[in-house]
Amino acid sequence: MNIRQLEVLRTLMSTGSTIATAKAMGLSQSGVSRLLQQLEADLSITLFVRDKGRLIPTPEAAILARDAENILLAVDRMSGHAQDLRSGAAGPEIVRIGLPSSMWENFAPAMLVDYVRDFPSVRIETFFDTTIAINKLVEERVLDIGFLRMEGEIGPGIEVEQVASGESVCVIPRDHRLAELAEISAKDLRDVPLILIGRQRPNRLALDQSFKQAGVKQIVKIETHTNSSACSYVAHGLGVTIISSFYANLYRHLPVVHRPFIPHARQQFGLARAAGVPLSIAAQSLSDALKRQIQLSQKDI
Amino acid sequence: MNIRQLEVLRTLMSTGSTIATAKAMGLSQSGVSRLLQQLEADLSITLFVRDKGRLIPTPEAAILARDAENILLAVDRMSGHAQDLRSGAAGPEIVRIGLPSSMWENFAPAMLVDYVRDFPSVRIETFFDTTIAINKLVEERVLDIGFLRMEGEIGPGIEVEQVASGESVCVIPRDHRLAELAEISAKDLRDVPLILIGRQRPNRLALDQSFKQAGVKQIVKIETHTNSSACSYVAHGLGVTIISSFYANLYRHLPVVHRPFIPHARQQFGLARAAGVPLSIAAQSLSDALKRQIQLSQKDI
DNA sequence: AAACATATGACGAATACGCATAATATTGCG
DNA sequence: CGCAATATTATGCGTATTCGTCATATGTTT
Repeated sequence: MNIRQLEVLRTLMSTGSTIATAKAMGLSQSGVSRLLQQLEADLSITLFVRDKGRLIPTPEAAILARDAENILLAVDRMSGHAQDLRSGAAGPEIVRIGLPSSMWENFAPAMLVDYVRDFPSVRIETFFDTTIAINKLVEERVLDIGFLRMEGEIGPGIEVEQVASGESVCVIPRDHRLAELAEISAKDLRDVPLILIGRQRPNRLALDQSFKQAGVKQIVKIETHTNSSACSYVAHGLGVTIISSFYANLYRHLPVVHRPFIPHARQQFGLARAAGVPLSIAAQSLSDALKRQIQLSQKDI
Repeated sequence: MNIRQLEVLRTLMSTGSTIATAKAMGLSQSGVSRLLQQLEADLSITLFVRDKGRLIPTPEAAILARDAENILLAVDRMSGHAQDLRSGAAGPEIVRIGLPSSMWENFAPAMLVDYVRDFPSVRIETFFDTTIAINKLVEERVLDIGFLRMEGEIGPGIEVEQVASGESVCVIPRDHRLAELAEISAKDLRDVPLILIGRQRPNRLALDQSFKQAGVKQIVKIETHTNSSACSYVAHGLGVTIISSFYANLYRHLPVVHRPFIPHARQQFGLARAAGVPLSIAAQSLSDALKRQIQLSQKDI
């Protein structure tokens, strides 16, 4: 296995043909074909099905392309460090943090404002992604620290410290009739347009079940995959959503209110890092800044 | 740079001599010596000082050995996955749309408000992801339509209709001195904290090159991966960013201004769908709603 | 029929690596 | 302290392997 082969895999997954890949990489088509074959031979895995003169990626290819991407990212990073060292700029330390998409707008900047002042020579790299992706990136050491929801199995290469918790709440437009209730259950949501996330995930399944038990049919208007977009849809009157209060608190500036959802359910959130790896001072301080900002974001007004 | 070289660096750091490294790796001493030299040449960095017939690691070696270790770990992980793989996983019409993360807050809800009213029985699933991921999801027919940046080769399974364009702009806090300039070039950004995205991607490389040609060292404070987070950081005074005006226009509500970045660069954005697949009426109407919302978002105030 | 796509034969250039050896340094012993 | 033995790195030279291109065959789609 070599780096060139991995670049081919990555590019081929995005272009879909050896000719386009060759062009993008400055190689000949036959070179690309050979590099792919070599990689398949090295891995003893069929990455692409040859169907009617076309290359169709296998499910295995999708999985391994992700690994390839991580390797290439690490290679880029090393090259970047080498370049910094060559230009005499003793390469600023880079601290990488993964956060859920819901945190980019106000949470992340607020967390970084003081931090950047206290660590002027540190470069920060932020990733906004799903809990699953963050989990993976921490394990793979692409990230120094990651904030994630504690749900399901935590990988063996990860240590997680719980830093926050929340309860399931129903987020409602401020001028909606449901806003007058102290709490909401499935019965209250009969015929109410719903905006739901996390389909097939454990918490979602539990939610679906509570509707079934209440004998209420869900009127799902929108399925989405981030708490942020769900809250925004609510604020625009597209329906109501049921998410963790942790995230709902991040959107208090929107014209929405939230009410506990019955049956009660709680969620835990944690700070993850690779197991057995001490954090640098800079990374540890960013971790502390994150915790402080979490406390601020969850304070009652 | 190749994987063997990195293994040599790693082993050499722990054994201290080429002879022991050769033995540990099953190579000859001279092979090790050469691989080390090649790596130093490839990186243009002296990794070991030759002192009295001994190899003394430089500080640079320590930094880069850590990177090398990360790469090798990632390689091991990929091999492990390959091994695992070798040893052996319908209802209401749903219209799925992929959008960049930057569009969840106001763009997506605004697009959907009228749509939902016109198509009360349609369920919408929204995905907020990168251009690469959206491209893939469309091709795999996970998504009916996707909005993406036209960059690099488009896969054979996709049809893209250009629906928007933008130019590179520098996004600046409203009260910043640079906000008084009519346009911005790399020269204007000397010693200015930068928030950059898209490292190693074509457009970023071009941007990096324009700094190099201007003889200006980039002071990158934050690397991030979404236009939205970059704009939010700018709005919080953490630095300035250079992104496409298309995205900058989505953030006009923030206390930032944007100025054309010199040299001029343009970007094209398109609406993708799987090739040869006619859209359902619902999907086609969502596609039309997207186009209308794009026009609205790019209108001059 | 033309255009597009992948795979493969043949070939040359480049790379990887070992053997042998030169030059230098360190260690152990008398 | 001097010297032989041992340890260390680098390099000349040669061989084998790898990398990549050109040309082409074959198949598919428009």
